[in-house]
Amino acid sequence: MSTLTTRSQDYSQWYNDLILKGGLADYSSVRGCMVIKPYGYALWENMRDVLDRMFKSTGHQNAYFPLFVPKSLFEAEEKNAEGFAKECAVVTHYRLKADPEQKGKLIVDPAARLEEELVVRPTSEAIIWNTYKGWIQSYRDLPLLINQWANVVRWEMRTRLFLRTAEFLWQEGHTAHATKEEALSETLQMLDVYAQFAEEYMALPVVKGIKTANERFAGAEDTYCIEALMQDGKALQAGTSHFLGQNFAKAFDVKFAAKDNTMEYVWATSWGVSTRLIGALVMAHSDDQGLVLPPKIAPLQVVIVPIFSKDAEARQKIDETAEQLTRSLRGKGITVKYDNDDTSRPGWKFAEHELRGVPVRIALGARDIEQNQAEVARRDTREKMTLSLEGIADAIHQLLDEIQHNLYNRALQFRDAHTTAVDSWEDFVQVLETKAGFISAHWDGTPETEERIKELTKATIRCIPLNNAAEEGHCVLSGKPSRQRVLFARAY
RNA sequence: CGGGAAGUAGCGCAGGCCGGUAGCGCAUCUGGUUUGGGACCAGGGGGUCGCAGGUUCGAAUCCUGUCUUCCCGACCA
Repeated sequence: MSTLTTRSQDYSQWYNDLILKGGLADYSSVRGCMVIKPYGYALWENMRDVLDRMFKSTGHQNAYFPLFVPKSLFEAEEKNAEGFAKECAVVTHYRLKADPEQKGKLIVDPAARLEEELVVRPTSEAIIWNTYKGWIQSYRDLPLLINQWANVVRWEMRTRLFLRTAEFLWQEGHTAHATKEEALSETLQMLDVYAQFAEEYMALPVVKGIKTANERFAGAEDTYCIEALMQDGKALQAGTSHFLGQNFAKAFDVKFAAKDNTMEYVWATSWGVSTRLIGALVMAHSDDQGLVLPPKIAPLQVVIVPIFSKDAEARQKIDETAEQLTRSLRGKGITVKYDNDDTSRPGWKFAEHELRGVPVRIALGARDIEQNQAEVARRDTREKMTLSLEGIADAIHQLLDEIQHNLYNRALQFRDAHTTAVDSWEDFVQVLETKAGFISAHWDGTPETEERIKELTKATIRCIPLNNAAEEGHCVLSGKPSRQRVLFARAY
């Protein structure tokens, strides 16, 4: 048996242990790239399916654009290109050949150099806007509401499973609109979709906000975000939605004929969430026993563990009861596994399913059958209860709901308890060092002050919350006047 | 990309200074007893010691290079 590192021992190692031992992902032989294992991929599929429905119901369609972006297209929008230039993988050749010096080895064929290098997409605005130019002529072609599910590559110096890998999976929405207002409202609509998804499905409370200039997406006019708080008090950006203005339309010359027959540049948005959300999920809810997954996106919601005895007749009754229970739970749309593998014992299974974060465990033994009951354990609180088999499927259904809500409320309480308003620099530093979490403080609005605070404390402005109340005050560092508080934190 | 640590059986590790038959625990396989929180007894299998060079009669061990991972920094979703 392997033991998990606890959160208090080493938070980072705890996180790695959960990902690896919980069966979500593995390291690969490729630097910075991970293998997403079936259990982790099932989790991603569940997240993806919910989001995909939400995108479709807000009028978006899926499409797929190339992995490679010709360098000349990539550099068209200058700020975007500049922002990503440092982390681009670039294809320069299209052929290998046998190494004349070493039998069985291959070398890059120097004769097969590409005339124009291909950038492996770190994001797809360039190739997409180059394509949109051909798709948009008239206001009748707008709005254009497209999403793609794809992989992207960002050559990161330092990687962490799910949180930051060189290649990752995500979705990126790219929309084109006739007016600024429409594009802005799309940007905010998708931010709401993300927030709703995070809170309802991932049980992850988020703050909706707008990024400061320093944190803005390269090439955007405004970047909106949802920010979540992890158990170690660090913030994590869980999704972004960008108002791109006319920057890409101008860079790629995408104009449309308006009703009055004038030619105008279109207005754009883009928005995305990635497999990073899995990292957020792990760090928001899990404990020292392993993963804790919200029922609504857990790959497996209920596991039934039989407790056999040597009595063959009792064993048969347990099997029958478990199979019947499995059917009735499935009838309610609950995913269930009857774990009747006889090679491991109940205690081992209990620990294993806790490690994997299965929300509900039902244990069935001869004693339970006799008394027409089952032992039910919930993963979030690790409480055990005895339930009658009469109507147990309904009770489990309710319990799953309750677990979902409890996880959300627990995370919300944690966030509220770790959101601190401070009014002096001393308090700012002290709260950051002793308590961490979000710090709500006044800021003079200048990039210089933000940068200075980052240098001094490693804390950055996570966002200016959208529901912010106007409040006169003084910048926590410079003392200059400020009209509202912003949220600071150290971040992933 | 800088600093630190690590890579030996599926997993966790010892051995390395001082070169000479590759070991331990867990897992696995066989047989048996078991099963309400990670079972027990007995027997068995499993290794190009990350990879590539070098030194040597002989390298897991010494030297050089290289790859991968972790932690801490700078960069970022």
